[in-house]
Amino acid sequence: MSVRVRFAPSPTGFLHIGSVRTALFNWLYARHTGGTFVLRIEDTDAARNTEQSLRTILDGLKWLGLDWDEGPEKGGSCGPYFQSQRADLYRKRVRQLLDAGIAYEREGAIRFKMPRTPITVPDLIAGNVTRELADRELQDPDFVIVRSDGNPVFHFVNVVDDLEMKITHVIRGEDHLSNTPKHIALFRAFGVEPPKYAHIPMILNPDGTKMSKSDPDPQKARLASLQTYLNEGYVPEAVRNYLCLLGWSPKDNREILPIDDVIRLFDLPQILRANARFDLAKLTWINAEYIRAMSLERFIELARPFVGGHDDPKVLGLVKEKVKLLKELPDWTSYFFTDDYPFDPEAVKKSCSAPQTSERLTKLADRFATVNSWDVAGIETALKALAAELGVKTGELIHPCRVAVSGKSAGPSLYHMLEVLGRDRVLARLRRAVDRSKK
RNA sequence: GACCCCAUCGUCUAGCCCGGUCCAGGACAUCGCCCUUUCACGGCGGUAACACGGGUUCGAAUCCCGUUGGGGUCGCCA
Repeated sequence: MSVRVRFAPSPTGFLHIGSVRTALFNWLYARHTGGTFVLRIEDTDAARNTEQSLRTILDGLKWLGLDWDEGPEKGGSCGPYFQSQRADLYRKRVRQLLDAGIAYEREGAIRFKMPRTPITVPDLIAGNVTRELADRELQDPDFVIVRSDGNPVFHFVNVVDDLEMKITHVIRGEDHLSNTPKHIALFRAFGVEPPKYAHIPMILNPDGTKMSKSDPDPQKARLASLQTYLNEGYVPEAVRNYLCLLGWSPKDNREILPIDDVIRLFDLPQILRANARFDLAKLTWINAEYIRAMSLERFIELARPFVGGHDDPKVLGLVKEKVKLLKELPDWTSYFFTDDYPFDPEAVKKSCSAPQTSERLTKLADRFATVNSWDVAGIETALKALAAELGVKTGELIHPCRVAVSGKSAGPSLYHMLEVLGRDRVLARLRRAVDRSKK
């Protein structure tokens, strides 16, 4: 029988990074097995659902390349894929339990008669988990499936949908493990075998606390939302690669690997059972690796939203190897697009404090004016020749020159930078720097 | 409080199922050196872990029990 898995988010607020990882593992398993990845929107909480949030979910999944086979914008034979449109189905299933005497009404709500004997969850990751009842459940293990306002609750609709949508494997966060006996009992009450379960460990904050979008600490709240990574200039293939490594490993010491390799190697039983902490530093490293390795075309495409129209391929090509986050781009490139760039005081102090700086820069400008062809080789030859004539190390010219034309002490190779800047601007900037220093 | 899950360097992990090849391997971070026009990249090297206590065994990171610590669940939230 063909594998059918699903990702079932509720459209309330931002997309949680933990949810994204759950979606990713479902997607990986579907692609690994040649199965079907279903996207179902659990929008039963009308008060909290927003259209905006739905967009965020769909865009987030697309951004990461997690395409779904059935669901919103896709359709499929088990629709509708919004719970808000499946009320009739739920009503029918409630009726079924009521008629069978497995559910009953009390205080306006409909409750499910939970079996009194413990239920074992055969979990593909955690093993067999038998949960004894918590002391508060001891008096009354039954639970509400339809509220007094007539709306069915999560546990119920979740099971009904998984059943109707013929889901074969439920891959979800470990926070659902303790509730799974309820779900299994429901499946059995409907006379069907429950799907296979795989509860994946949680992703925690760097300090080991739970990741929450509503954490009072804004730093942690930001960490929990996928949007943050998009805004900061992480690239989707890096985020996806990093997420794969949280709770799963190719076991061959590779850290960076193509998604096709992950799909091929991925399987449920080898997922780790322990929670993992989110490590921004490692994500950032992976991000830089991906940026360096990607084509210039891809880089420009991803960089565009961050550079405000300044997407000159020559400029971006110069900094591609330097950038860790796309958000840094304006910082690396702004002096290519404006003459009004800031001077880093530290850089000025460090590189331009020699008394001969002005004289040297003037001579450098004069020399550059005579260069025949303004390219890397010509620039380098001219600069080195001047340094030799002056009897100074090339660095004595290079560093002040860099600061003069860019305002910074760090940047691309100087010769390449000057070439892209163009002779006119370089000369103007060198002379302007000299004037500046005289004031 | 009850119940469930988990426990290898600061972090992610390999090894654990099928005890010996592990005085525990890789990566990020960190420190030092090299390369170098800057910053990165790259290269080389260092610091750094089997939570603790009992067993079982000739032998335990690997199996068992307990303790501690972390996480989760016990809603007419999802």
